Amino acid sequence: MVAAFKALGHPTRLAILGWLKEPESFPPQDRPAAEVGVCLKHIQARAGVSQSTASQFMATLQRAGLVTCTRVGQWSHYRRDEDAIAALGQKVALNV
Amino acid sequence: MVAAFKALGHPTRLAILGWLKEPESFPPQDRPAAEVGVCLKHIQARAGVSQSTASQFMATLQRAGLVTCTRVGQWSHYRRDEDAIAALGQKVALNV
DNA sequence: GCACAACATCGATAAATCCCGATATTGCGA
DNA sequence: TCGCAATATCGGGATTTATCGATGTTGTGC
Repeated sequence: MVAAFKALGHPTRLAILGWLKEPESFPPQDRPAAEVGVCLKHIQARAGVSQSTASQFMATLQRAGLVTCTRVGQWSHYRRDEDAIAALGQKVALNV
Repeated sequence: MVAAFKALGHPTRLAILGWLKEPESFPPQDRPAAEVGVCLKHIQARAGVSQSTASQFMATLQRAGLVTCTRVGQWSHYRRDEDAIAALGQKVALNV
């Protein structure tokens, strides 16, 4: 739980999680984003950070359980874990 | 919002917020904790940190809007801001 | 006014985080 | 197999956070 809050306690990571609510707003890709998630390259481009930073941001969000990663060929696609996010919201409202 | 997550992204601060759900579980004080909040000294004692660290923890939680402070005489009492916490939970579940 | 108690703030050091470029890894196509 | 493209990981310098003791501030009681 602390890990999730740490992950959200960064403006860019918080923004990324918000962007992922509209996967279609990213440029098109081989496999549709609504299906497998958004390709790291597109996230990196929108965030305006280096490739390694983008990769680490997503790894942090993933370790926090807020996103999942689907690897297709050479692409890593990231998607919100809506269940985990909703559960976290519940915890904040009820158990924190 | 980022500030709130940063504040929660620390195990001790997160624990304190949880403790404040049961103000009665703290030692008795002049003014009842259920009314004005828990005295800083009691929070400090339970957290096992120095006085200055406890003070800064509560200041961080206060700046994040998660607790309110009621000063009575020489005592600072801290209380959860239930509305703000519930609103944050809503945001996590819906808007993040 | 004085001494003391509770709390806030300051100053400093140790630890963690941020963010990058460089390098390693893996998959794809020629 | 070779080279390239996408991603992950490594190593490090800059910045931020954590935490303390020391000091400042304010209220209380004598």
